[in-house]
Amino acid sequence: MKTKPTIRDVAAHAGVSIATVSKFINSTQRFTAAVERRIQLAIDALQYQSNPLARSMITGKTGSVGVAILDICNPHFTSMVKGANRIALQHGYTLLFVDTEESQAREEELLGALSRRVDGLIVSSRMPDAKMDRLLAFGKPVVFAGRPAPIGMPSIGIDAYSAAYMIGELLVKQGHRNIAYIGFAPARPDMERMRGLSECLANHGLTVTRFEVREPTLAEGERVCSSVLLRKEKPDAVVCYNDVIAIGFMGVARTLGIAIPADMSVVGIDNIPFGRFTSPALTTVDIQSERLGEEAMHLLFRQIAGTNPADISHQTLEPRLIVRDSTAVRVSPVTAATPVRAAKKS
Amino acid sequence: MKTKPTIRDVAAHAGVSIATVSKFINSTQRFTAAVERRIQLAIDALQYQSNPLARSMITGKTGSVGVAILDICNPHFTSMVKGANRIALQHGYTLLFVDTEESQAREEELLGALSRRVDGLIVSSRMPDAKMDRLLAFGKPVVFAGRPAPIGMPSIGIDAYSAAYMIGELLVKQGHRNIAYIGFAPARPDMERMRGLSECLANHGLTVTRFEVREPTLAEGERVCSSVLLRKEKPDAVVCYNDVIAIGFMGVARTLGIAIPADMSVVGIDNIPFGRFTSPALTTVDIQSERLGEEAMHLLFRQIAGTNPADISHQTLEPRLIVRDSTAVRVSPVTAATPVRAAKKS
DNA sequence: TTATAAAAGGAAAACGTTTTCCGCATTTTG
DNA sequence: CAAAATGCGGAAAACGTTTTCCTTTTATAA
Repeated sequence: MKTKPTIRDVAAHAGVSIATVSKFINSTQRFTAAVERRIQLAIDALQYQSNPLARSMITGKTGSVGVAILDICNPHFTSMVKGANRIALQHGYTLLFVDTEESQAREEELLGALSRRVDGLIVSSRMPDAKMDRLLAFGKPVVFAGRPAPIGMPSIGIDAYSAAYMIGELLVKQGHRNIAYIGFAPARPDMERMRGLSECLANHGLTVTRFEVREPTLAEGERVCSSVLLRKEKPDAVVCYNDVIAIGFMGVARTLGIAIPADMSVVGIDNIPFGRFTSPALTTVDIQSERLGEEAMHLLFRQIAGTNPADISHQTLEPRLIVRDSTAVRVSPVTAATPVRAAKKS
Repeated sequence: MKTKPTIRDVAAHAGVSIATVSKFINSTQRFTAAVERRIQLAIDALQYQSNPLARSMITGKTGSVGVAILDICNPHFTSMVKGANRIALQHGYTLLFVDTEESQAREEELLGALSRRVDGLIVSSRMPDAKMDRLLAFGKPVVFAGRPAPIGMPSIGIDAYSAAYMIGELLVKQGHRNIAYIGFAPARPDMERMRGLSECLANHGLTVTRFEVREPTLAEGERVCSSVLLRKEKPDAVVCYNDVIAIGFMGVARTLGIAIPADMSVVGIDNIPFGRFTSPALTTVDIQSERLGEEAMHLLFRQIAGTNPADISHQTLEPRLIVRDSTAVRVSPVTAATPVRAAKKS
């Protein structure tokens, strides 16, 4: 019980050499039935399990791959992990994740720690490319998912520009004129989303008002709602950086007596499962979170199998607009003086 | 680029021995300024990072701890991880997680792989105690969270019995008489919840009808809703194994024209953040998911610090009833013939 | 039988560190 | 100035495996 049995103990117990035991375990060589039986007996008796660290040291393989996720509480990322995990298991690998959100300062450290313990890495963090270079220097295969990749690196992306653009088209078609975007600047895809939306609106002679959130969370979505409603010129449609923010936003809007979509349309991005169950159901853009994880993992395994990263094409997933009930055709004209109605009993 | 630099390369580059480099890196010994400068220069030039595998082999410490979670898509578990991660970071440890849901068959394997790579483990899986024993044989500190622990093992629990009991009290007080429980038998705390609810109801001369879900997911919550509504004697209140199921249930109930809480009350357990944003907002029991992760991690670090597991008391967190809008006082008497109203425009 | 091929199993090097000792040079003390 | 104490830095063992040769034994053929 004190100290775990080593291969040496097994060898002694079975009366063979450690080389023999090792070869038996890895089935790299067959032995006489008697010997094999003795070894197996020793293994069972001692409850021996080989030490993966020692094995990894010599083979250079760990049998596991890693995913660094930004925020484990965001369903977009958990869906992505779900997809990645499925593919990893199919390949007989164990998937290890770390959550980097909690301490961005230690992000590099966490990724460093993880990257030396796995055979490959999927990164969707917001770490700047400059620092990423140090990571890449480890020589481990890396795939970037859902964020722009340093040139020449395999990546699987989301067409955030189009996603935002199609939201813009929907809202304009519905008659909205005063459209706001609630952004989260530190996130990699934020700029693309902002650009897609504003270019779309520009094509219709409109501009977008930008609000900022400090974190892409429910709580921040709730907080920013007040700021938005305090505006003299209340927007008649709000596009959020992601679904989580949108859901938080809708929550307090309702308690403040703003009817969605009658008074204001709200749109998210990500298509997280819970978006179907809010009231009203959230209009959003599906970005295939789960598939993102799957494809990223496929790309990673191609690299692990030896394909040159440069030969792996960048891939991008098609976004799809999901129109639900948080958006509607604008009925009444925007009036700065529209009184906020008394809060309904929530 | 070919192969990562080793401590040997650094030593050669700096003109010192590898022992010196090692001691410098770990700051276990001071050296003359000139030597230290040369080493640092060599490290920078070569972009050297020490190999944690080799280090772990000799020190026996990995600097990371692991959490095995059942389903990364369930916000209860992600909150728990969030809490655990915070404490781990405070202690300077990296938290690694694995998702075991995807393949229960490989659960043991995954846990085994993880357990040899970390200094300690938090387990909330549903693996039977018999198999757990093999895990414990590794000799690594283990804490059980949110599930019954083998005797003598440190654990931090949820008082699932009381949680269900207080739900029962609420529903009975609200005048519900025909109460159903949607359970998930494979889960460890399911039986306790069922027992808490049925004992409470028994004290009021009532019984509980049990329904079963195949997975504790949104989709299954949606599926089971139809079965429940098909019953001749429709329940006037439904208690779900967890919030996720409850949310799925409410979603299809609404599309089937069942008004919640007017026609039927629905209660979940977990108090996941999204429960506040459903329509109606979900009545539930808070089980302090995040705190669960924190306390589990504290217990784990006490063991890592050398405290005898037997000296670590089992701890259980107090559940707290959160009454929102998915439950209400029963108005009309239950009638088997109550027609299902036409589906409202959702 | 003897020569030869094949099979079975072992010795030892390697993986990249940490750590314990030890010797040498420098400084301090008597 | 000699002797002791101190500090600096290195040699080598160890961690638990895998893997590459060897050597020995056994089976096969002549």
